[in-house]
Amino acid sequence: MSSVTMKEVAERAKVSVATVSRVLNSSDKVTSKTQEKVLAACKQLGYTPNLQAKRLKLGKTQTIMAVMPFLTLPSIVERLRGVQQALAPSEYDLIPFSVGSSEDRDSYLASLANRSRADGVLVISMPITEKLVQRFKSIGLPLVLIDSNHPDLTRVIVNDIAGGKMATNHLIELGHVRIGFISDHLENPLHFCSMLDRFKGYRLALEDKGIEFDPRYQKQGHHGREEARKMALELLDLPSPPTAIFAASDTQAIGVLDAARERGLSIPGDLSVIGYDNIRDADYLNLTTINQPLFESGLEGGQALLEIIETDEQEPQEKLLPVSLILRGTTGEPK
Amino acid sequence: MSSVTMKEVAERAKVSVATVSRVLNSSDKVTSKTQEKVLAACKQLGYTPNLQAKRLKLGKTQTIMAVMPFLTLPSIVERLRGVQQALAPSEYDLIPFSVGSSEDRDSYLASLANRSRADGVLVISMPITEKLVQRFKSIGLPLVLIDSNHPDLTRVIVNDIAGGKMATNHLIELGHVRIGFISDHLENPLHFCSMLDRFKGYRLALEDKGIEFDPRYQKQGHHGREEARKMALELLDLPSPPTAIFAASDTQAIGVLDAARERGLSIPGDLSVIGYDNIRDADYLNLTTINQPLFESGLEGGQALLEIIETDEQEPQEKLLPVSLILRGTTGEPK
DNA sequence: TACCTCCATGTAAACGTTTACAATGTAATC
DNA sequence: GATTACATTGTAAACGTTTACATGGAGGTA
Repeated sequence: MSSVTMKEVAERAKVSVATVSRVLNSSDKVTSKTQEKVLAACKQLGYTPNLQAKRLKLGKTQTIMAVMPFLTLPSIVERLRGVQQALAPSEYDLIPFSVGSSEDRDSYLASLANRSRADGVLVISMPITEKLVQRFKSIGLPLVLIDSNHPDLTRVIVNDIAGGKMATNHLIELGHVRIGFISDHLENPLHFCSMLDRFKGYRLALEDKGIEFDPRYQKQGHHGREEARKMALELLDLPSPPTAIFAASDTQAIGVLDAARERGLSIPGDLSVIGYDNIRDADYLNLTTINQPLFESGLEGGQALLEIIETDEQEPQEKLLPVSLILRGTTGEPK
Repeated sequence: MSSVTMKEVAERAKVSVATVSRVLNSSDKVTSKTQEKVLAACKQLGYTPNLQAKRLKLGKTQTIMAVMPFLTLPSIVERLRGVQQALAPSEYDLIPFSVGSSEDRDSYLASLANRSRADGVLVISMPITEKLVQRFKSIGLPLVLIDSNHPDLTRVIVNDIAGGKMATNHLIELGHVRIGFISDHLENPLHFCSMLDRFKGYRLALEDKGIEFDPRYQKQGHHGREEARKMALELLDLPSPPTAIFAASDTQAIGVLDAARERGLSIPGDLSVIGYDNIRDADYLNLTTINQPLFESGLEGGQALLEIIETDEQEPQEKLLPVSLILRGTTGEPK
């Protein structure tokens, strides 16, 4: 109930409110004697500054908004944790907002484009319309993308081409030549070009090793375990089926494993499978996969945003994070 | 950059700021003609009210803090989603804060016990010290617990006794008589009595069916898959081993499955296993388990908090959510 | 002692709202 | 047409800070 103000502290310490404010903001223009008095009074009264007043006066919200898809995906949660970590030492509050549809996203982002809501905005694993980018630019509200891409904005992304290449190279080095590729639709306006980049990496790796790309070995469809299972079955039922499959996401890799079980294939004896993302379940399933630095992406994105806010930096930066191969039990030499 | 204020809107609409404020807060004391003028001016100037000023004036933060353990646990994330859903239609911002240690928790909660940070606080799946409860009470800051218990606070909990009973009954109905029970230490000050309640439910179910409780069939130890595996081995190596094991958490149930595999037992032929929580992996592993309404717990907790804030309700309420049996493949009739 | 300098502190005006109260205008009653 | 009553609008004071500017006093120099 009790909300003790600066005025009361000032009275108690027999100084003016200005002095109290100066002490609390560690302005140096204050005697150590009065400083002590003030601090003592604060402690006695249990004073805590009113944030709303401070924010109003300073014209800052000390708040950062993070917009992301539903919190159901473990990868999103992990990135969010990184953001939290980045913001923890700062005085900024983090308000995450998960949107369901792209309309939600746009209307919410539009409502954010207003200086009194946030000092900066993070967009995680979501595309953003050109119109909104311009809107943010025009009001000068800092915007940083994590796992999303836009040339005019500071962004933290992963080198998916390198990742796709890494996965494919791993299979080639094991001795595979007939290597299948399964992914979402490559031209998905909602998920950028990460899938496409992984496919590019796959193509590049094949090319480097002089293996001709065979379009019959490539399948794309809706995201999901079940869809992936069907695509994998099509590949496995080819006259000359692949001996290894690179699934562009772990969820899809799990579908591939389902298909292999269905056809009675042993893993990795009859079929090698590699995924992408290193989700939680990949560990239980012993799935070889490509790891993205999820936590770090959040961390770097958060830090970048803080820096932009504090230094008024304008030049957009691209932070490219490395991927790594997580070697587990679903890949091996072909029979 | 441009931050248009009420004053500018007032000038544009040729009215006073008070009138603008009245229009925007849908106070009825205003002519429809002036209302139109004001709304037109707002639209033209792209006015959005300054939240900090509003909050300062109203003495409200329009913010709710949620304190929870690390966001690594999927169950916590799910509850958080429920909270978000509850708060979405309101004008309250949700700031989640995940704490690592119990010192973190206490110091953070203490820093929250200050009217200018939040209008209400949610504590999810964490114990809270008596001292802090009193602190919140004394400053009149609403506090609601989700998956935690305290007689003086409004709380959303699950009927773990019923859950334990349900799991045990399921096994009994299948024909099992020698039913093992594996759990964390039952007297854990960090996790309340949920484990203990599940045990109570187990005892009650046995009693109801006239089966004598055999203490040799009950094991408790540190939480974790590995620990559970060891406890299960001890049970399985008894002269007259149980034909079914109820593990008080899915993680522990997975350890039981490990032990069964190690002893070459078929599931559910030689051993039935039932878990608790219905974690994500339970689906993959085809584990029969008890489901907790995680999302709903967040939803109900959020709604309860909003109601307390808005109606100044003082009487603590206990909301007991039902559990349900998720029938999968690890339980069956004994041989 | 008189003067200047400099530093610590106090005074008061903002920040953008909301709202009690005052003032104005309009319609109704006599 | 004067008076009243009421509905609408305006005026101005808050809310709790920060900070530019004013003030005052101590110490140094001549």
